[in-house]
Amino acid sequence: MTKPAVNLEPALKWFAARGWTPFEFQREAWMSYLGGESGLVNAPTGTGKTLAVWMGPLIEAAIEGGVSGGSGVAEMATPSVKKRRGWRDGAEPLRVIWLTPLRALAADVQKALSAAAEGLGLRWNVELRTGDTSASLRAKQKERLPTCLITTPESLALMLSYADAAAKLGTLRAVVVDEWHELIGSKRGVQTELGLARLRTMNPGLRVWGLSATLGNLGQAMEVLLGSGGGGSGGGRLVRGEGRKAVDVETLIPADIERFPWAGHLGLRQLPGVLEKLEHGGKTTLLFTNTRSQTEIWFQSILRTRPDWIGQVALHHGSLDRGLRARVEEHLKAGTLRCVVCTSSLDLGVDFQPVDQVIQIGSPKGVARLLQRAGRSGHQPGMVSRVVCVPTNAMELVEFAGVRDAIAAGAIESKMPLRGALDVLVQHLVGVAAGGGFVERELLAEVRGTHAFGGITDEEWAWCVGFARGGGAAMGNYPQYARIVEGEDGVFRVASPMVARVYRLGVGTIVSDASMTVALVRGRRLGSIEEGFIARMAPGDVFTFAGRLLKLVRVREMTAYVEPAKRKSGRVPSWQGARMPLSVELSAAVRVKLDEASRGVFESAEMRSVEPLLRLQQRWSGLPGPGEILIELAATREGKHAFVYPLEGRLVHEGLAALLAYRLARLKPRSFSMAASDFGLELSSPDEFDAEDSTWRSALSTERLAEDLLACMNAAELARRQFREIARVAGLIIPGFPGQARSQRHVQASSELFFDVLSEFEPRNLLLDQARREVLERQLEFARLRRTLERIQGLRLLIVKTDRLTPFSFPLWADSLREQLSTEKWTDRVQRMRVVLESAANEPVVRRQRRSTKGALRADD
DNA sequence: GACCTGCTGCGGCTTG
Repeated sequence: MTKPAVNLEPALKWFAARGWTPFEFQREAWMSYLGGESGLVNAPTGTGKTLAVWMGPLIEAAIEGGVSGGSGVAEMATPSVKKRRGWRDGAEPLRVIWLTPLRALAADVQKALSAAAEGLGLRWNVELRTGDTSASLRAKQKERLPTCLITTPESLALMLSYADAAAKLGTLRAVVVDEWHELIGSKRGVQTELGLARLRTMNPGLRVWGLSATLGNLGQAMEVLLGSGGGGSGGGRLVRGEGRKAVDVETLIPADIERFPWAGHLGLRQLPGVLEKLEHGGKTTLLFTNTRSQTEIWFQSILRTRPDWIGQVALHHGSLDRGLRARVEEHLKAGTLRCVVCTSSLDLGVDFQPVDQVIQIGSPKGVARLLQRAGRSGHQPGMVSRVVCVPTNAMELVEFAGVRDAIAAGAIESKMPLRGALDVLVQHLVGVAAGGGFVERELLAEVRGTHAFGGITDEEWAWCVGFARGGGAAMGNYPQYARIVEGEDGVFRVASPMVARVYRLGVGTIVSDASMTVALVRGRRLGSIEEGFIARMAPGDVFTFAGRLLKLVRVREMTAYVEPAKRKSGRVPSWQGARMPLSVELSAAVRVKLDEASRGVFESAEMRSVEPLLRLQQRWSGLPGPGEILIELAATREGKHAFVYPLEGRLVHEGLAALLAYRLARLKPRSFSMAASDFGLELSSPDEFDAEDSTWRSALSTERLAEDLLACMNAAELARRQFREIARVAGLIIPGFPGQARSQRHVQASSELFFDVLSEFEPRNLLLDQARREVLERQLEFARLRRTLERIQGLRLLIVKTDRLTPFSFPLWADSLREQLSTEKWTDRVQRMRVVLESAANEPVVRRQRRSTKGALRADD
């Protein structure tokens, strides 16, 4: 429909004269942009995605005459436009906002964008505005915004919360959302949607462009980004970069499968092979692990074997101090490191051109995740991304065989956008009220233009406005929750400057985990560890962190002070992270590999290597074929066990284990202990398990699924904990001021207190509903669990009684045993038990305090 | 006889 308002030929000629031919998809994006459209660009990293989108606004500006005199593109500008414009170089008003989800990317983007503008003869101001931005630059930006502003979703929300927002942002022509795939599935994505809706209202005709890695639902990702209010005239254009980036997936096959562990996730058995790769596989390697503690352990192990590599190997994970991480990134860019051992903290990133090899230790958990990591190497057009996969246990060989198939088939995970996150909406209402105010009907229409709130009912909307207005029924008496007021002109504004201030303190949707700062006695900050880990240690104890051995000296406030230890070994902290399950796509790929194995097909190197083990599984128990699901019944010293292998990822298996235990106990009262992995689940009991098909069929039924699951999962307690995030995002809990460390335990306690009060006095509070919904969706993966049970309905149950643990069941058994036995010394255990008993003894007092929240807390109880 | 799981990300007052 839309005819581009400009002729691109002069620009192309200009590029050609400089020996550069743009890719077809880049031209498509520019043309579309110049024609007034919005859209989404999907292309492999390192192929010029950034340029594809950035060139649109640049060419537009050049053609309009915003060029520095005499430059090569001056001929693109029509004389009349040139004459009309009075702007001088570098003094143009805000034209483009570039949103990035990661502060660390901002400076690199700035460099790239400035260079591109320079190359086109434009002297554009490209400035950063993130939490790191200095006070002086902020002050300058309060006066005047640059031509291009690189910022984050949170900082955008902040800018929208100042009274002059409309005036400052009213000249905007385009917003680019970089790494949209990182945002879309989270509340940060919802916040971005709301911010974009605001900008569209201020700037009709605004063009929004996203950049995204490959997702299973790219079309939907674009729709969400553009909203129903966006999309220009054509409803949005999806631009795909041509050709797939070549990815070379190699697996480090264990030398001797007979001696290769059946269980475990650390993978140190493969250290010699990995060292060999580090030495000869490339100059610079990123070594990805799945957990922070694993990073620490691998780092130590590498240096213990190769002390001559000290200074050439670094480590990088999310609990390390930002300064330390920044230094590692610099060295990486400079190409002076042989290897960085890291977690997802380096999944995204700066174009690390020197990286020529990526190693993945253990399960990649998802297809997209492995591709993302592989893409960190060969980060240039035409270069091949290489990843070496290192299995840490036998079944991971099957996983790697599966992931290769999935990549070949293009089976990439989707990221589902969130809908109806009312906590984010409440936060937004306060922000908009601070940023010049809103008329209710108008803002409702704007918010309904987003995907996240396209379906919001009048009642829900009224509830949210009422909540921001008075804190809802239960909080109505507390003035600090009357955050917005309606003026006589019908405009809602913040009730006081204090409200705006508190909003700015708490902006954003990321709620951090409980953690304690770790710092050297002399003062340097090293990072953070969970409170619980430090609480279990006494001064003088030694632990490993940030790649060093540290001795705990003392704990003050929320900081653990340490000094270098002389000992050679210490405990490694573990962090309570999210428990990422095997993805839907990868699970399916693994099931296919096992189907093949059951038919005697072992085609890849991975499958041939694991063949003896799978044959053993077949002999001792069985291999589920197509249309079958395996249930093993076994007896050990610990009791009787039932193992079920749906292969649907850990979260589903946890829910399913609880569900099966609940349903089996209903048939015959008894108690179970449970374990779950990405492959299956285990129930243990002193009593024999029933081998009847009908018993298991009814236990695996989809009937009354939600009721049974809620009954057995202690959903109320889960929701209570989930409420912490919601209370924080909705502004019920006010974080401490900067620099005032506030114990997260405190935050947790007060959010639980809110939950209890609301449940009692305002059970219809919609945020409580949201907490329950989030538990179902996120912690239980309810939809996936239901689909799993539906799938099982159509399968034949292969129920096998085994004499011993099998290759499938051993890892589950070992897992559950680890929970019962501790590797720590007996005295430590007694000490810990005493602490546990003491706190258990104190429990009733705590509970009584919580209950008596109507009055003040009784301190003397 | 085999077993050391649990990621990432943002932001902030005070005003001469």
